[in-house]
Amino acid sequence: MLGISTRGHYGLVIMTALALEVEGKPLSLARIAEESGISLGYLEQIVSTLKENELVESVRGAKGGYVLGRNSSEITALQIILATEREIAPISCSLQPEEGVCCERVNYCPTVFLWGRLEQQLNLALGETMLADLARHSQTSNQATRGNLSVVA
Amino acid sequence: MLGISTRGHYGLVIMTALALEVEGKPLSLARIAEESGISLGYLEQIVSTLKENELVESVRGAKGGYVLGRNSSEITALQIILATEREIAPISCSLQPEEGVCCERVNYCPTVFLWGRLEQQLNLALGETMLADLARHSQTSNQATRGNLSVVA
DNA sequence: CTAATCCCTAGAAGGTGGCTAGGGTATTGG
DNA sequence: CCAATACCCTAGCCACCTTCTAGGGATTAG
Repeated sequence: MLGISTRGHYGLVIMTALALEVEGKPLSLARIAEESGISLGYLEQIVSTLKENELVESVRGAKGGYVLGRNSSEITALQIILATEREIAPISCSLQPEEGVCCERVNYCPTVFLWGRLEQQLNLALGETMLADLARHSQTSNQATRGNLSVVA
Repeated sequence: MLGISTRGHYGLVIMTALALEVEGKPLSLARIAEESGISLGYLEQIVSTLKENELVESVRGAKGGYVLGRNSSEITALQIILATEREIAPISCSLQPEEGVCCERVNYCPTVFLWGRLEQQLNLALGETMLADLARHSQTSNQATRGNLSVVA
């Protein structure tokens, strides 16, 4: 299973929601929770890591909420994933998890080689995708009729 | 966390071990278990899915074992991962897991768009990597001195 | 015959992702 | 001023799933 957890996923949801909002106007988590169905408490945890990484800024108090830390065309999907996900590694060598030593007992370790290739491609795909792209795509797919949405299993 | 589990990992280990063996000579799982430190029982489970997908053939009885189902230059890393791993999907829409419907409540779903890009890159990287490449790389890294091995955290 | 090997199934065990609970503190509108 | 709104923080439960073990069988070389 090659998966990004809900943390990264919800991180993208939060950021996209903020990107679609009028610039400078704070959007509250309660609002996002309501629209997405994600629990407020969970969103709070995730947005806190986004703030640590300066991807969002918080506005406290009534009528407060969150705004983007910088322009949506200057934020990559990779940055969002890295901020919200604990670790991002396609394969970590699970044979010998000792310090700094990889596959001591085995004379064949397909992992290292493959990991290099995967990391490269993933960083490429995620690093080239800007938040602005995600926001734009969400809008267009929202305007399309529901039945025409190409759904992935 | 973007991870391939030990199933896929061990699948690669098994296949690489078979690829490094003399062609036509069966290699027993007991041997692989001994060299890798992976438990025999677990290897048996994993190799069974490899057999289902005709990536290996079994030779029963004493002096038996497994041989590659076809030439190592005709097997991709993707096929091995797909066979051993249950599912491989970078992101599945976790907001609305209902049948065929994705993100009904939210008007922004960054998932679909991103998943398309990731899938493309992953299939590229894994589908272009042949088992023969993995085997060759394992041999060369084996010949290198231990200290020079570039280790990934 | 016997040792070696593949084959199959059930289930224990542990970790972890996902989430809830419940407390704070800051700010603002009235 | 004060109450409502919202951000902020931490602890911990829980179910699932991966990982692995246990134990039995079937097949074949020597």
